[in-house]
Amino acid sequence: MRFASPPKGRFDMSNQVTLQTVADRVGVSRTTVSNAYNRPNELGAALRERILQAAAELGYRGPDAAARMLRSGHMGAIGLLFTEDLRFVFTDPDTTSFMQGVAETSALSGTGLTLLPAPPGVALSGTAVDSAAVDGHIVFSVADGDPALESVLSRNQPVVVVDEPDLGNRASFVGIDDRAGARLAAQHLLDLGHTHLAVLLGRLTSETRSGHVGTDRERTATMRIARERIAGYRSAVVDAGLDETSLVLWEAGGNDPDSARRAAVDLIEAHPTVTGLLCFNDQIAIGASQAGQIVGRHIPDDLSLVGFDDVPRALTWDPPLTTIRQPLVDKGRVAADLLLKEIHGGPPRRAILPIELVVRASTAPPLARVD
Amino acid sequence: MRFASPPKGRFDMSNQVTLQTVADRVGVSRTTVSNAYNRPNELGAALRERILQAAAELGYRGPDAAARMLRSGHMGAIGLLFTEDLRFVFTDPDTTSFMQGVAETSALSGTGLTLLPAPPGVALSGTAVDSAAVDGHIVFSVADGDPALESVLSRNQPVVVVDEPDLGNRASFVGIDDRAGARLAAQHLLDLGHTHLAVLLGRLTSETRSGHVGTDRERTATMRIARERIAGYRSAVVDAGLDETSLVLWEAGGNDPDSARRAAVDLIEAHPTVTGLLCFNDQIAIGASQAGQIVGRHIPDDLSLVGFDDVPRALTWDPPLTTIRQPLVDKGRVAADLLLKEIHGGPPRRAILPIELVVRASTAPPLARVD
DNA sequence: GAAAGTTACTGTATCGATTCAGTAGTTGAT
DNA sequence: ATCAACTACTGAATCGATACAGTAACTTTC
Repeated sequence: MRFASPPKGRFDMSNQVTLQTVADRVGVSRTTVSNAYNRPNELGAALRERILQAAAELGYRGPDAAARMLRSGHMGAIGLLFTEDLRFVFTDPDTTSFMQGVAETSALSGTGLTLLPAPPGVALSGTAVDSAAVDGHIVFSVADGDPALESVLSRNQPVVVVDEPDLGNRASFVGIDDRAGARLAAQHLLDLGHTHLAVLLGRLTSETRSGHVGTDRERTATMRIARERIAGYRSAVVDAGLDETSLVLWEAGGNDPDSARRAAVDLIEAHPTVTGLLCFNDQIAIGASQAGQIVGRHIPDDLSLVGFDDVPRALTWDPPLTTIRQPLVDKGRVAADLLLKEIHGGPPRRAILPIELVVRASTAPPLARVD
Repeated sequence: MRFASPPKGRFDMSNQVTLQTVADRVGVSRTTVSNAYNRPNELGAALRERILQAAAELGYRGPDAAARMLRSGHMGAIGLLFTEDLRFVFTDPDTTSFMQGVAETSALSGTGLTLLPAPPGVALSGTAVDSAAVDGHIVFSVADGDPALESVLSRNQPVVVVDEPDLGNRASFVGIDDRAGARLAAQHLLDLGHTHLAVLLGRLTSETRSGHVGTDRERTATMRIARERIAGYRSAVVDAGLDETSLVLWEAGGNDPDSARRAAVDLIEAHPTVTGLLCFNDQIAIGASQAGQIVGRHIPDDLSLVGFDDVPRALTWDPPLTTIRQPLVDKGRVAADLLLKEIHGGPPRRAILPIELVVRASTAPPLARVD
């Protein structure tokens, strides 16, 4: 839905009350009225009171946001760039947890939060992404070289990238050591005695695609985290003396349980000897555990599952998921905090948050049933 | 976290590229460059191309958002006012579903979405609520007379209120017939033969408070929906020939399952004869069903539960919840749509969305067990 | 072939507020 | 008593872009 006619705009300027109106009424200069709002200690308390009083009587609603922005150059809001479908932002538990942290921090500082959806394949020009009135951006988990990211970067404002891509010193960064986390997950399964592992990924690129991931497909991966985690899983496998090629890579085509369930069914049928499944995140693991039910594999006796993230549901799921915990809400807090600090003149920074293996009931030694 | 120093602002004006810079480079007027961006068909294709080319070379990033706003008077964004804790926005399934609809619609029109958190008791002045650069507001389920709502209303911009309060013709409105919905829920339990009913509410006011709701407390309710639903529940009870005072009203102090669980335990203990519990929404019903487990009441045999909303989890919960379905995502879509239309000059409107009783497994005749 | 309309631009006024360099008038130090 | 340093306020310049009224050249219409 694009509108042919422009919005109504400011053009019923009849009784527009401005700083000047108030100034005239009180008999002071426009600047003094401005100061009454923005620098309360630069004028007498009595006069200030008088000005605020007059403003209230005239129905003046405070300095015009657009004019202030134009003159002062700051917008009082930060932008949040997502390249996933916006539905995802309010559905995916990882994202919502992250958003909680961001929202909390930005609310504390009185900063507005502007959502900038930029699903791939939709033109950017003229949309909010292009022309949002923000002081800086948080970029949430975006593929390498995404045009929306480039657009954001070209505004020469502070940018904090979360998780991916890693822009080096072109932008601040908040993330975890994904490789180490993945390694931890794989190591756990290896320690339990598993020798046939598979990785169930969400996506390697921003296009949806599912099925076995061969060397060619793997090479095309534009999602940094996927690459890092694969490297981590693999390093554990190799260090355990197993054949690198024995690690099956499979793509679900999405980070939702439904995609994962479907993909996991295929994966299990294609590789029935696999006893340990390394899931890209908990949503995927949840899907995989549903798949287990469908194909008659009991979790964890016939199939061990390791998730990633430790979303709230990982604990209440049946069985509770073994997973790699990362502090998602903190990630949001830190991202917003870094951005706010940078907007106020601080330097770009990198923050790497801690991770931790949480062992629950979705993993067990292979073929543990002796009944 | 408030910052002492103002944001850096625009004051490294060294190599600021503006419309004029581009105009000078190409040798046309500033207006023509502006037209190249905003009215592509008002100038020759060749010249337009030349202008865009020059802009790219100079690193011009398109018309400045603040300046455009000031001049044109429209902001290209809508504000979303919440008086709940912002965490709620990303946690509560009703809210996230609603947000999906809003996000979808606003993305389609290229409009930005600015989140305006205004938890009660926090000063508004100077925050995003006060000075957000938006063309209009969606107000999501707010108590009567909330100061943030007044602040939004005083801006004389289009406002769409969702669910509550009902401002009559002071603002557009999107909601459902809450009274009818509640009546439907109660009628269902009465039809099953229940004679001892209770209502478990989330909140009657923006303050948190839990426990039995007496006449005095009921009179103070500032949440319209709570009042309407109580009226609906009660009308069914009265029409069934039961004593109006036999309908127990109980407040959970929050719309989350945890609050509801705690409150439901108390409620059941205080009123052990109650066999049918009318829950303000599905989250509350989920909490109540957990409470049932705690106090040893089987759902639905010992206690019937009716939810409200039909969130996704209502279907997958054990037992699946009988509930009143309302189209939450649609509500978001409609709200955004009405607002956008009103911003573009349309009239205020009222939209009442359909509801429906969905019977699942959380309700049964009372004392059905004959074993 | 003259009037009317169209196309492709230009120039100026303006949006509302903030910044910053002043200016009286007042206080403080020596 | 004098110079410097504050205090409380003023005025002009400015932020970058868009609206709107023009203008010249070119096309259409009867």
